[in-house]
Amino acid sequence: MTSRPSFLAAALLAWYPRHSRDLPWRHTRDPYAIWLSEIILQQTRVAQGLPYYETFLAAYPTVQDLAAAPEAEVLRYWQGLGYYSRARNMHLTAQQVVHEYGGRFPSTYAGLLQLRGVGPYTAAAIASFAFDEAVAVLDGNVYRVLARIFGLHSDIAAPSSRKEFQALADQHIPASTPADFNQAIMEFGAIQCTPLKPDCMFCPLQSQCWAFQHGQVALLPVKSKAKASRTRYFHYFVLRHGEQTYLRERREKDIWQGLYDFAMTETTVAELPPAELMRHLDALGVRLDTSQAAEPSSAYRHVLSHQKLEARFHSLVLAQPLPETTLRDLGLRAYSANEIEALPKPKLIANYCSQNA
DNA sequence: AAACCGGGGGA
DNA sequence: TCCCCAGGTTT
Repeated sequence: MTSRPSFLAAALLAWYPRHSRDLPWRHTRDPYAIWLSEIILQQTRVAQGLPYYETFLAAYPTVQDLAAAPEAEVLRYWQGLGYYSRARNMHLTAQQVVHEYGGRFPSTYAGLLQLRGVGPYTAAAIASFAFDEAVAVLDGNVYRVLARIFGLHSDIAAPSSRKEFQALADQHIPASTPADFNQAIMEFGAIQCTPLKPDCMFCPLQSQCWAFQHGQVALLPVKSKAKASRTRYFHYFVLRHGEQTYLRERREKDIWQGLYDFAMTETTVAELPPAELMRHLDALGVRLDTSQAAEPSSAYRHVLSHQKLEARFHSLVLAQPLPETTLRDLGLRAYSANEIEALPKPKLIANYCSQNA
């Protein structure tokens, strides 16, 4: 923060009112609504997060409503957004705010940073938008804008470069209008200074942009590539008896914690050898001599940022219910179709269910 | 510092 | 395909 006028702040604050999108969370100063929007928008495009924001605010108008909700219900509303720890942490934080903070969110950057799921970006966003604290947000947009304007070549994927960018942003945020500056620089990155094909021809900062002046716009920001993702092969057992289907909650330390799927086994190669299949069915207590087994489904491919999944579904109609020991050992429970619809499920499972209803 | 954690959309 | 998205937590 500086008392001298920043050319960057002046340009962005002039640009912002003429180009900004009309987004619902920009019409409120309610820290709860702002917090909700920021959690949803982490690593998520505005267009994808927008309907979820409306849904959550309608279902849970206050932090008390959210705190009182069952976790599975919160996860069900979150279904399809990904990074489900955001929803679990959000739920925990709502309960903490209600029970330990008297229902009021902390009003400072440092205070907000104590909340689960609230890191430097989100704390800065809430502190500035709801409480006018002059702390600069640093998100993917801001990294890109700063790297180009100032010609910073530090690897933005490296945690160590955060301090450099944060210092620069803090240096330019005006004490008088921190909220507008933060909104403006992110919006500028999202609309004008985009990752590909930025609109440099009509950019108000063209003459002061290091990258443009040096013909390096396409080279900045510098970002090291993530390592290649691995492929996992899931073999699901969709066990049915009468109108009931067996599912379980994923509790292990893996993807999709807190979501529901079917009994399954995993291999590192595409095929599940018939002997292995028989062994697993036997372990499940499935009597193949009396039950009907269909050929496994074709592969459902599902791509995560760090894993490629290939899933096949073995549909089995059981002549008798699964033994209690199997239910206990695997955490399985029988659900009706309506109950399954209400369970939070990974997109992959939701897709399968909608195609095989 | 590096790994882990989803899903969608644009080129 | 590859990249990026209003990042945070864990190891």
